[in-house]
Amino acid sequence: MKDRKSVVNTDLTCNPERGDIYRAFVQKAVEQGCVYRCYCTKDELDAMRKLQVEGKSRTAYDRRWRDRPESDWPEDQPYTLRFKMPLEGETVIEDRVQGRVAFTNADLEDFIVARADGSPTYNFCVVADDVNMKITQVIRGVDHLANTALQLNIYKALGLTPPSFAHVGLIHGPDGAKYSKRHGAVDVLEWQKAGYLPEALRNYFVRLGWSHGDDELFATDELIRLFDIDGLSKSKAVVNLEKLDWINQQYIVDAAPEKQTEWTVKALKDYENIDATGDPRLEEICRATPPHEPKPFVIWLKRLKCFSPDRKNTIPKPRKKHLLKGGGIERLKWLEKHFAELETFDEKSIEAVFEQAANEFEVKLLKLAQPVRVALTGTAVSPGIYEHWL
RNA sequence: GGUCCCAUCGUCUAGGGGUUAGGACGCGGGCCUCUCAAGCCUGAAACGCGGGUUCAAUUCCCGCUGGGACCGCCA
Repeated sequence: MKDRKSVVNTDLTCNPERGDIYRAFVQKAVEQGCVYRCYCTKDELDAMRKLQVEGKSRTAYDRRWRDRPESDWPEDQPYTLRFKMPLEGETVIEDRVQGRVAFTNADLEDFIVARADGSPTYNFCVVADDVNMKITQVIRGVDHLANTALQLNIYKALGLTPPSFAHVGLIHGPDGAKYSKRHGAVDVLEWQKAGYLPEALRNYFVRLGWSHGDDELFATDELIRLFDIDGLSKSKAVVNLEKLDWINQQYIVDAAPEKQTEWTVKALKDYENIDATGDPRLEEICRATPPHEPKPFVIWLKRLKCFSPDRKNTIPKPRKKHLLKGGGIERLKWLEKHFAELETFDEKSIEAVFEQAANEFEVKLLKLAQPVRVALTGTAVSPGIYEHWL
């Protein structure tokens, strides 16, 4: 039913309340003679399929009831209605994305239109609904391409005009298989809980399989204006959450400060179950952050980390970069020696020592501050180093 | 196994008979008189293979390989 949602945004397919519409459709199909009764039981069909699999042949209904005369119909036995697929020729889909896709009719199955209990099946309902709702354009995943061939035949048999179709490549997980729950495909609300902005999510996913030149960032209204089936790609796309993170960041940085604070408080609550309103740590971090800079919640969380007792578990990467490479250790030792000689240990005097060191080693402040930061906090991110030390 | 589809950096992609094959994420290096999910500069990184067609193929055609989707009285 996924494709229906994207088209009409409602769950109407095979809805019991629409029974009349479907009944009329089935009735019409019977009258047109494009369906036939099949008295096969499930067991019988299973046995047939099993044989086909063992014989490595095509698994499909062998049309055994297709040409049986009415006199063969058993009495009081349940039956299904199957579609009488043309045996000759081909069914061609002129797809707006996939191009011309042709199926040999003989390969198409006489699929079940109505179950033994009389209820109509998916492919039949889809057509009934689309006709009823006067759908003109269907956009859905390529996993429905084969269904389209079946549906096209229903339209044809009932003398109806089919909509135009656009089948989009699927999104895949890192393992190459289509993105699903086992990859972590979740409800959009889960993404939101994880701190992703709706507009960022939209921006990210629309770019999977769709492009507009070299453009990467699209505001939602821009997207609505620019989106075009011609920009859609036939091939699959693999999710890459790092890019989502980057896009999300762009939107966060761009947002109003009040918004950022609001998200931060909310995220701290969702994430850490902390009511950040009036939290002293929050205030401290605020103070340590230049006012013009964004304070999205993840930064806050990162910064909170530098106050954490287990901060000695130095992250390998910054440790290597700032301590082991480029003489960081040497500078640290120098600083240690001079700090030991300090009479008053306050922000001003610390700063003075740093400046002295910068002259001594003829390096930028950055080359001093980062090694100290890493040594002190175990991370490459923390509040101002002078005050942090105190 | 049958049917159908796909194939440009690790990933998302632009491009399309003649290009230094472009952008983005990520990664490396550097800048910013301290870091930041900010910014700037810079580096490494791709047309799967084999045949055609052509003066010229990454681009067109065929084959191969690889990947995927679909094969329910599910939707």
